[in-house]
Amino acid sequence: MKQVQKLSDTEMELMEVIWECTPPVTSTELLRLFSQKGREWKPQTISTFLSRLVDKEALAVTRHGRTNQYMPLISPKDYKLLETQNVLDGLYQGSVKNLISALYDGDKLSDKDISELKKWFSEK
Amino acid sequence: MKQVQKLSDTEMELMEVIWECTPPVTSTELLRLFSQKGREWKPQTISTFLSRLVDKEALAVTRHGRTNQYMPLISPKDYKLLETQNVLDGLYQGSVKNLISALYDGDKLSDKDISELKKWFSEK
DNA sequence: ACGAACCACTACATAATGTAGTAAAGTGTA
DNA sequence: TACACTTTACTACATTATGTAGTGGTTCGT
Repeated sequence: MKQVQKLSDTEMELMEVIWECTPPVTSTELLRLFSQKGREWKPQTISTFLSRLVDKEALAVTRHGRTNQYMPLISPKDYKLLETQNVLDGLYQGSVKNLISALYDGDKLSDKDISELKKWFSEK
Repeated sequence: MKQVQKLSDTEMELMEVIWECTPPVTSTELLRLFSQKGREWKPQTISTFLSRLVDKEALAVTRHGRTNQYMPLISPKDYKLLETQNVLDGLYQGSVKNLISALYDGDKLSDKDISELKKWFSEK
């Protein structure tokens, strides 16, 4: 797994869309997809973000003629794990139990959460 | 609870120290505490951070004569909860179970974690 | 009334972020 | 084969965040 650099909000927005595509994707495709979502970008704007994502090692790029094809280097799962791990380490000394009890003490665990988790854990 | 704005790393560093003090604290005290930790700041530097923390509504300030006294507006617990909630909402649709299974699937749950949590949940 | 302590305001360099212009490079076509 | 067009690479630029600190005013003890 990669140690992708932290992505900004907009970069994440882009990645989310890319993750939903069958790789590889081109900037033109993405432009169209975003256009559909009402996000009107100049072609160069998308390109800039794509380059930055390559810099941050979230994407790999290969040239095909005049077109760049982009491919995720990290899965949404893994990226989210990285983020999660950061929070866990930074705020809870890496302990999931600390996290869970903090949520519990802060009344952030609904009864539904608790019963789901009870069930989940009893199966492990 | 407050909706404190996100704190930067250094701001967090400051808050951590403030949280360990008996409120209220003054910049002079903090300056001394940081000095002990080998963090040599100019007095104005501390002051700037304190003002920003006030702006971000992490601290309240009251004037006592020529001195400002600062008091946390949010507890470490609550701040960490906020951060955690953000991650939970942003990455796991707010579901703790999603988070836990992501950690599990990503092999980020040690046996120790699991047994701790099993025990913890069986007690709820 | 004066000097020291302390704060408010301002400054400033660096980095990140969102957005895009300009020009170069590759391709299909006249 | 040379040109138009597509798409990219490089550059730009405004805005905000961040870390750090200078300057000058205010207040207090003396």
